[in-house]
Amino acid sequence: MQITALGYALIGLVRAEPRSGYALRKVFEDTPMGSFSSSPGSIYPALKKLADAGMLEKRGAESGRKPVFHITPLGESTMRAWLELPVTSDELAHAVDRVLLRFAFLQDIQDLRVTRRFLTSFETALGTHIEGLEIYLDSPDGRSLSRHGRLAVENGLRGFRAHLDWVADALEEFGS
Amino acid sequence: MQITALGYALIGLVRAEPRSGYALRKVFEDTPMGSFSSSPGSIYPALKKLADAGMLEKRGAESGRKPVFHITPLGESTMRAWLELPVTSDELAHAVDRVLLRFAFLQDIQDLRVTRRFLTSFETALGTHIEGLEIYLDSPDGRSLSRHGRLAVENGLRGFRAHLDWVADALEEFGS
DNA sequence: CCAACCATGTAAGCTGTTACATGATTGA
DNA sequence: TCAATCATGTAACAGCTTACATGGTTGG
Repeated sequence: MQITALGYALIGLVRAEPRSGYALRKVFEDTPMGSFSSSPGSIYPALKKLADAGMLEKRGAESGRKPVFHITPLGESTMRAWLELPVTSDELAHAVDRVLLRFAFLQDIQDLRVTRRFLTSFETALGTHIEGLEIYLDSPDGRSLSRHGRLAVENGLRGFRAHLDWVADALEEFGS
Repeated sequence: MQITALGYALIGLVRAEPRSGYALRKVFEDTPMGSFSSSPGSIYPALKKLADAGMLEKRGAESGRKPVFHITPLGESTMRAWLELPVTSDELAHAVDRVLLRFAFLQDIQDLRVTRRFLTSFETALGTHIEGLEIYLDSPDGRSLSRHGRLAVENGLRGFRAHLDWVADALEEFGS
């Protein structure tokens, strides 16, 4: 089963604390995790799918109490496997927010070495990606860019360099 | 008709220079515009839709020559209207790449005042957005964040600050 | 009492992904 | 000649958006 970014966000939030569908929507509405839509049409079907796949379990529905989702052992191991994936430079180009989502959920893994490994792979991927952009800007294609085009690429470069600075600070904070 | 980011990318590229579907795919494959998929299953249907909507026109197919897409007057005015939209802070949270795409295509508008207006609205939106994140970090919710969570938000903040620095430099370059 | 919010869902429709299919041209 | 690349498409499917639908609770 292919899990989407939204799927991982839901599993991760439920893992940190069992929640109802509505509580999950509120998170996307009220916090900087708002890059995900909080619309019922996305959340409820996604939760149902995760429950059907055995990643989450809806508890409390029988006894009249308000039902909340809990994470299952399968959800736990799936999440863990995802969190341990190294950052690839491909991911940087297409889905940086997924990278940061993964980092945020690393909080639930006690072993700080996992966080350090993650940050190191992030650093490497950023280096590769930044170098690629610099090479492009220096290539015939890059040199023939219009002023706006070049500035747009440079904007991207600055963003990735900001990430790199952040990784350096984070690695320091996690003692590496 | 609702035009997607990919749609605007295609119109903008064809506007700068008439191209075949394959040539457009190559752009997404070989340049930093690669955040768009270059798969045939996305490009060709999108081109057909734009042609059906009267934004693009496929020329040269009859005479055995290799067919290329040209922009139509409707495509032109639609693009122009899109380029003149101010940047909103909502756009920053959900689709920064669209903002940069718009900036890149501003190259085709002679009037530099449009670019300056764009940059100014970008600056304002960034200020609002950054302030919102800072306020969040200082709120009870933000203060109760885990170390990873806070770092993830700070990473976002740094990215937006990098954008802000870039805007300042760009405004200087465009004499404002 | 009425507006706002809590709370959960479904249905239609659009985009994009992956995979398949086809055939021409070019360079080693 | 054979692999790579040019070149264009289609079909099945998954995911998300928008909009609709429903009903309970709470606070002013």
